[in-house]
This record gives sequence, C-alpha cells and structure tokens, in this order.
Amino acid sequence: MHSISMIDKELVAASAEPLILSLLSKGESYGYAIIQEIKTRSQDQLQWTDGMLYPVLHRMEREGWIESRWVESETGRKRKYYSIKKDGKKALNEQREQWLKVHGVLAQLWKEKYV
Amino acid sequence: MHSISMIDKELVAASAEPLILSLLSKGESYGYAIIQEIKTRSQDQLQWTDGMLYPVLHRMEREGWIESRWVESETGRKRKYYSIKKDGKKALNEQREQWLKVHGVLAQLWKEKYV
DNA sequence: TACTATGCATAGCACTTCTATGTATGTCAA
DNA sequence: TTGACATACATAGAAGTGCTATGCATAGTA
Repeated sequence: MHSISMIDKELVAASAEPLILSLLSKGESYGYAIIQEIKTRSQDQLQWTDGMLYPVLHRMEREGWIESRWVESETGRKRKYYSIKKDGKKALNEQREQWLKVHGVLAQLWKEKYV
Repeated sequence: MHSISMIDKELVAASAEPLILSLLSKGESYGYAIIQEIKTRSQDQLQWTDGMLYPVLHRMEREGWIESRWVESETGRKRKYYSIKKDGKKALNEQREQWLKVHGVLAQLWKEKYV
C-alpha cells in the first residue's frame, strides 16, 4: 500500500493497516476522508493514493475486520462508510503489540548510542 | 524480508533495514550473528532466516551503505563481516526519522483513546 | 556416522502491488 | 457553458518483489 514518495514504501505498507484500524476505532469514516486524515496527521508525509487505499479496505472487509454502509452526504455524493468490527479490534491489538515490540528493539538500539 | 511467523511480514520488511543499519552502526558484524542478535533483542519475536537476510545485505552493499570483508574466525570458519559506511549512516538517519514520524502518528492515535 | 550448529549464497516460482484507467457528480471561475 | 478541480469509489493486469527451497562447506558432538 503506497503513497507518493516521502516515506519508504515498505514502511507505508507496514503502517497502513494499523493506521486504518486505529482511525476507525475512533469512529466510522470513508475512503476519501481517511486519506485526508492520514495526510494531515502525518504533516503531509503520508500521502496515500485512492487506488491504493480501496483495495486495502476491501481486503480488510473480506477479512471481517471492518464493515461498510453507503451514506448519502449533504452534497449529494455517496460515501462508503467503514466501521471497525470485533475481529478488527482484535487485529488492531495484535498489530499494535507487534509494532510496539519492533519499535522497542529499534528504540533500544537508538538509545544505546547515538547513531 | 521475512521470518518464521510471529511478526507480520510487512512489518518485518519495513524494520529490516533500520534494524540492520542500527546494529552495524554499533560495530561490524556478520550475517549469522545478526540473526541471533535480532532474535535475542526481540525476545524471539523476530526470527529471520538466513535465506532472507543475505539478499538484503547484498542489496545494501550494492547501494554503498555497508561494506564487507572476509574474516577467519577462531573456529576456522569464514565469516563475512559487514560495517556501515557514510551513506549507510545517512540512510539510517533518514529511515529513523521516517520511522519516528509514522510511529508518532500511531502513538498519537493510540494515546487519544484506548482502542 | 549422522545430526546439529555454523556460515554463506541464489534461482526462479509465486505472490503482491500499484499504476493507469475508468466511472460519476458537484462546485466554481472564466 | 465549458473546463478545471475536488470529491468519491473501483479494478485489470503489467511490473516488480520476496521468499522458499535448495545448494555448498566445515566443526563439533552424540
């Protein structure tokens, strides 16, 4: 899952699911808004393209982590709102622990001596 | 770049280069030892296989981030010791910043509300 | 003598990813 | 009124990658 440069694609791929799940755990949202939200929160460092996000959302829905419903916005456009399901919260917890574990190893290395 | 389960493969891929560069920035080392060291530091969570590590080391050497030299160990076996080069330190700094940026976004999300 | 640990290496199949492209509508400015 | 841009979702398939399986070699030990 990728973006227009800035952040390494492997890092983008690794962080996509945790980011999406974390966002959705705070309330339902839809594709376009997720892209904006991530862009803002990362100070423009993470600029996902829609062509990359949607397949990830679809996959996560297939996994049963999230579910969607169509909502008509004030402007008249249709939006597909996603919300997190029970399995999604479980997945998020696992991914969060894994992330923190790896982060711990890196942080420890960086702490031991300035690199 | 992957391991035998435990940590998500995408996360493993994203953390491999930063981990290797961070380790080497503390002193030269060789493939087999790097695998052990990462295994220990992650409490067995990150168990890289040799078939996955070597291609990464080769790629990083091609990039000019690290360099190698053959050393005969006390036991008589040949080891290929890698050490970090100037460009490798630069790459490490960039990757560290990127990692911390993404980590910051995740940490912020996790802080805002228990998920 | 056979197995495990040490130690490095790579071909190529299998899988994934993302680019490019498509659809559609609303708004605003020229 | 037409063109540009933002909003909004979707996917085929080329392009690229990763990792499994396999190979080589030696030392120690049960």
